[in-house]
Amino acid sequence: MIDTEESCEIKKIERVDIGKFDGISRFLNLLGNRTRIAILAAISKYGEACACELQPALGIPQPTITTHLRKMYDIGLLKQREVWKYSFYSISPQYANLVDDIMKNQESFESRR
Amino acid sequence: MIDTEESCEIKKIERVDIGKFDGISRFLNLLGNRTRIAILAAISKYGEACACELQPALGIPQPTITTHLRKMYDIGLLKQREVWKYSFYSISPQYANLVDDIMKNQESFESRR
DNA sequence: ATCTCATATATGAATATCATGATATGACAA
DNA sequence: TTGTCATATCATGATATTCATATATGAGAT
Repeated sequence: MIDTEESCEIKKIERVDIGKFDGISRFLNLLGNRTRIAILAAISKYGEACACELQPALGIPQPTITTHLRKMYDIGLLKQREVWKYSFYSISPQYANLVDDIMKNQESFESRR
Repeated sequence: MIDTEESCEIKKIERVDIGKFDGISRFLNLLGNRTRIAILAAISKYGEACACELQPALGIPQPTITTHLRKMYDIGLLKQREVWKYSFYSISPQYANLVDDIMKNQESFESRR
């Protein structure tokens, strides 16, 4: 018997195209990293932040922070504003509510550490 | 010079404990998988679903589906209801709104395929 | 031109995740 | 007890991700 053969006859769930969830899952996957969430928390709290101030706050190397910022920028989650030698990142308006909600609910997940 | 030395003096972002974002990021990370989002989409649409009906709908092997269901159940995202030889999974009430929002916004991400 | 400083990129090792075939479990029917 | 069927777990190879070190870029000051 081959995979495609249907088994139970409970209910007919119509064909689902997994591929169409590629975009949103890549976006959500980006949010599923504690370092990136921590960066987002700081940016959310202060409105914007540059890598050089995130570096001592998070206690991780600058390239690590820059790489995470870049990924979030690439997918449209962050905006970038360059001033003098600094590059400030802020949350894109379209995702501000989402990030707010996440930060609000963050504490309810702390017990799972 | 050591990593811990502070560099720029733009603004003092207070120390961030990355570890406290462990729980929420693991939760979001679970959502960041296209197969799991597809499963959630089907469950969300039909209210509940068992593995044997998801299998032909998604066109992937049963162990793959069961494994994803189990992960989402383990973290509390899904509820389980066993009837006869079937095991029906549904979205936990506390996350129903979140999943709804994701499904509503799903199409805006389709272009990123 | 050289130094400084913030940022960005390259590379790679360790780790995590994914999907699958094989196998196990467990309830029920014959 | 044997067969069936839905579900669950295991083992594994392939792939992806993470984070660090080393290095590069580029603007501004000296």
